[in-house]
Amino acid sequence: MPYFSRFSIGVRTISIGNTLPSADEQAALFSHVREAHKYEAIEDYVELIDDLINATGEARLVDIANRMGITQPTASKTIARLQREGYVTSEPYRSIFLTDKGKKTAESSRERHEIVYRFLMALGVQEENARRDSEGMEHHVSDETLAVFERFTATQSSKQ
Amino acid sequence: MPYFSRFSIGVRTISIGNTLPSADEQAALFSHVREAHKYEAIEDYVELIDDLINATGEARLVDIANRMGITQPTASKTIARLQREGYVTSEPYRSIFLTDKGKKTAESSRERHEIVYRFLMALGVQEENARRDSEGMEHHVSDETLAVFERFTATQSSKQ
DNA sequence: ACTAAAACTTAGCCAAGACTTATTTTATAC
DNA sequence: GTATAAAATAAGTCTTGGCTAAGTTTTAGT
Repeated sequence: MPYFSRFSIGVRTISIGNTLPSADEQAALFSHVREAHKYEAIEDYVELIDDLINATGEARLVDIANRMGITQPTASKTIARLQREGYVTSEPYRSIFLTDKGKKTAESSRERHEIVYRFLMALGVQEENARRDSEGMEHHVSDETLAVFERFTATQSSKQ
Repeated sequence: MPYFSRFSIGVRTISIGNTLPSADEQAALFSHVREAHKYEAIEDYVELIDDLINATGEARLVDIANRMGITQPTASKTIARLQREGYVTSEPYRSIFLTDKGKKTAESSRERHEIVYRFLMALGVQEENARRDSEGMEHHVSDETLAVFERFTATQSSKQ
């Protein structure tokens, strides 16, 4: 029994020629998304830490864990990684501080986040969904798209 | 030395009252995104498998791996999981087929993907970025936002 | 000042998703 | 029809990011 070869004269073979991107192009797309994934946790954490510091004066592990919806040990491990990678400093049993690198990341991350959020709102998406979607989308929007979003939002609000 | 208490009279405390969502609300947001993440791989795989079947007549592991930009063993493990979870069927050394569940997932996934892609194009984003961004965004767009995207695209194309 | 509660850490478990190296099976080409 | 190449699997490693249970340190309250 043949391996259902690509060159069989079965019915499906008719569809050869359906446009698929080249394997390399497509692989580059997926690699790009995977790359973005690596920074999602970092960005979410530093953004939250920055918010906590601004709103309450400090970033405590328990608050980070509660606001992320995870347990303290899980948060603790990620904070350790963030420290290893130079985004935060923290000493045992003390609260967490952002390094300059961490602050920069937090700021650009919040900026992206807000641009996406305001764009969705300007488009007419309900607040609840705008908040949910922007949280997921912010990590996957190129600079170009972000600029387009920003321009659109500006146009819309000037129309009011 | 105090633990830099929330109730200290330090400078930062002035900012108490900066609006943060409630911990529970924020946790729900992050949980939602984490939930979406769990389905990303599944959706990407079944969409690709469906594309391969339509374009070449079959979905071979080697092509899946090449197009995803990963090694065959990695693809193999994920296919095993997809099979465990009822999205595909496959026998050792044979190519991969979608179950009904897999086909449904592939179709709705491709539809979302295309809506997002066309929306970005309609907004004026360059094709390269539209392809990249839609690949990452498709998994984080609510039904409401998707509907808004679709309406916008329709409006734009009728303006041409 | 001491005790109880809260916060944090440590240790250990698990699954997903990436990798390499080696082996087995299938397909191809002569 | 057999040798070689290609495809798939197997085995083992690593990191991330989730968990629980148990222990330690700090904070808070009386």
